[in-house]
Amino acid sequence: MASKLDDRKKQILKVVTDDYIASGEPVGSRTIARRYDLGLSPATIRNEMADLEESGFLEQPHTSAGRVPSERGYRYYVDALMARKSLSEKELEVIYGELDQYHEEIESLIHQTSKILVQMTQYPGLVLSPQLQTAIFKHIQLVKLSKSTILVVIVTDTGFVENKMIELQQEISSDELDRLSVLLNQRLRDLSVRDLQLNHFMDLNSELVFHDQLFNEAIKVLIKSLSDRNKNGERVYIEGTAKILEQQEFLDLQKLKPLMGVLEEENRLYKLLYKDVIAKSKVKIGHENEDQVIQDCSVVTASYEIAGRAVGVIGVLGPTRMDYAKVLPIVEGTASVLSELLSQISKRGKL
Amino acid sequence: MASKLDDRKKQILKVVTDDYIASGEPVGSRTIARRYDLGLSPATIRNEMADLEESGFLEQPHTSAGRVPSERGYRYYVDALMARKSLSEKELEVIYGELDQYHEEIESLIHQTSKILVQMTQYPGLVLSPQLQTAIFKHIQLVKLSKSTILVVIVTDTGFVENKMIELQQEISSDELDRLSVLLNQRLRDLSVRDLQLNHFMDLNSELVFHDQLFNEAIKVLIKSLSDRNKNGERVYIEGTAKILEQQEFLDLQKLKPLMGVLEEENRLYKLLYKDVIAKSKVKIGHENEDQVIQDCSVVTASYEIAGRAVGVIGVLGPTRMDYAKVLPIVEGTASVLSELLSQISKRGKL
DNA sequence: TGTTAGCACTCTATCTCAGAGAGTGCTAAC
DNA sequence: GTTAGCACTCTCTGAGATAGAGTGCTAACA
Repeated sequence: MASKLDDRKKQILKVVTDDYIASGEPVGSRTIARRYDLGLSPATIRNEMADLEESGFLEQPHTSAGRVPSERGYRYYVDALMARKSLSEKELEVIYGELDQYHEEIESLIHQTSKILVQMTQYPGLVLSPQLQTAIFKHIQLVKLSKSTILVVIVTDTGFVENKMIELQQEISSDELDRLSVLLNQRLRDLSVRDLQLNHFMDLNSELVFHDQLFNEAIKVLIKSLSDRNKNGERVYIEGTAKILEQQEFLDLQKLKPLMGVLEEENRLYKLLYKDVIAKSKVKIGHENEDQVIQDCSVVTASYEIAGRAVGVIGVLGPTRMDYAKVLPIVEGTASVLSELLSQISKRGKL
Repeated sequence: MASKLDDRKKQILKVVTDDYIASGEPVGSRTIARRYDLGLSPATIRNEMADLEESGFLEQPHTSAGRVPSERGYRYYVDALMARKSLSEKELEVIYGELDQYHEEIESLIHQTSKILVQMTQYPGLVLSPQLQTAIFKHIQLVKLSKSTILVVIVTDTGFVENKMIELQQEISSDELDRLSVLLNQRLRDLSVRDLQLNHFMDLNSELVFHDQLFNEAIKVLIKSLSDRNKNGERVYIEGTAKILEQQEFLDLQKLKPLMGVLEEENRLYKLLYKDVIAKSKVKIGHENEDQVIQDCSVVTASYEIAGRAVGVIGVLGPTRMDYAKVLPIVEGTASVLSELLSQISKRGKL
């Protein structure tokens, strides 16, 4: 299996892939000779295609059908062959305009982002919300709701507001609560949630001048509630699942069902995406995906940032026969616009 | 079209409907005679069925097929024929147990509710979140985040916590903010959001002892932000959309596509449900639904309450050939469990 | 008068089979 | 190294033909 391809083979592989992505039909030597002006006869192309199949870049659905790119073929196409371009300023403006309407609230902003991905790519769109783990405490406020119920409001630098009601055994006075708020604010500010280990709190606790049993309890409950939070803070938003019905590869209900199942399981979608927070942008083709069920799909992702720190991922999911050349710039462009908007929000709230 | 049916006709309509719901196949006279011990020959049953078709309770897919209930038939079945039972104490316990794990947070509670509906009915499950409109202010807290950004936290008696960041032109001091908080708390407590009209705020405003220009602005921004909120406060949670793929009536992609589309549009789902907040429990069959696309579906809903006040709706959506006898008690039972849990949460936070 | 058996008829679903179409691999010529 | 020609393979489609299910109608029966 030689991985070195001469120029003509590259050209043919590119043309086959382009054509297959556009048409969905296996492409034959004759079609290529007619449709693309390569100056080659069908017979020559046939020979080259046989070679490409030999080296694993193309496949034949059955003996007398045309050729189709293999996963390896797609990989090579994405890495080396396809036209790579970025969105134009104007296109970015449009996305910006669409999203800017929702800058009031981070959750709708993210929601809207997935909708835009769907609209522009015609594939289901995914957004992994900013990870609480990497977020940095900015403000914590304790509000007394009733004798023993207090509301904890945490604001992070990523603009997220988290609420949690917690219950104490004893009553705590508003004054005490305020003092606790102040103390926690001083101590936690600029810590990331990741840093927030039990021992940080322990430190805090031991430093308390007026530590009494009540405070101990309050802090213990708080720790517990926050570490609960960590587990489930990140959400995956998905929109446009209905779009996969448009894909001819999923006309078959037997294939469709498990896929639809996955798209409903936030957990699995999370696993699909969370590793890509660190990757700038990534295309995962077929078996490169860990989840068995989507091994005839591809996932195109790009991470987005807040103030220069990668915090989340957006992406789309489609069949391996995905229009990578169209989708990749859209995903990347949308991620960059989202980054900009989130950074603005973050800055807005800076002290 | 006589609506009066004699007992034998009722019995046959019931048996036909039961059988069709269970099998999905049009049921013929012979099948009934064999499968159910009515003491009637196929020929007699044929005659009765012809009558039932005449009066619009049954339909024939084509001449030489068995009979199928018409929408009118289903309606009669649901109203008068089907076995009506409630969930047993034990079944309610199970639901309670499942949901109680999530009582910490109202949103996950509601989310989980829709999952339970899916699991128990095998149809997509819907939950319309408690309506902010009918909620009652319990606490409002203004937190200063930066010079001009303040975070507004509103807690309602339904246990919901709403956050909104607002931006002022001028800086406001923490002290002033606290005074405003106190004032708003006094004035708004026990008002429903619905009551919150502009004039309430205007009253508030004119009563201010220390009204200065800054307060005016703060209040104006607050009004705006709250009325924005009202529009989008209610959310519809849907789970288990993949379940409709299991329904043989949607094997046809042409039928499936528009339906999947609807299930993704929160707006349309909202319209589907919001009227049922006042109805205790309801079955809407086929064309009884307003949305054209789901006119070959049925929706079974039940409203849930917080402290005796109906605030939201849960339900499932399935083909008109839905197992009403099984689904209705599940939906009603789940709604009652949810009501109980929400009321507990609400009580917990009472001052 | 209501019920039932018998029978011809209708409609659908499924299976088979042949032919068309597309594309390949191989061979031989350029 | 490239190309034309050709036999071969495989799929897809449509046309019958057939089996099966169920009906409606008629006539007989209690």
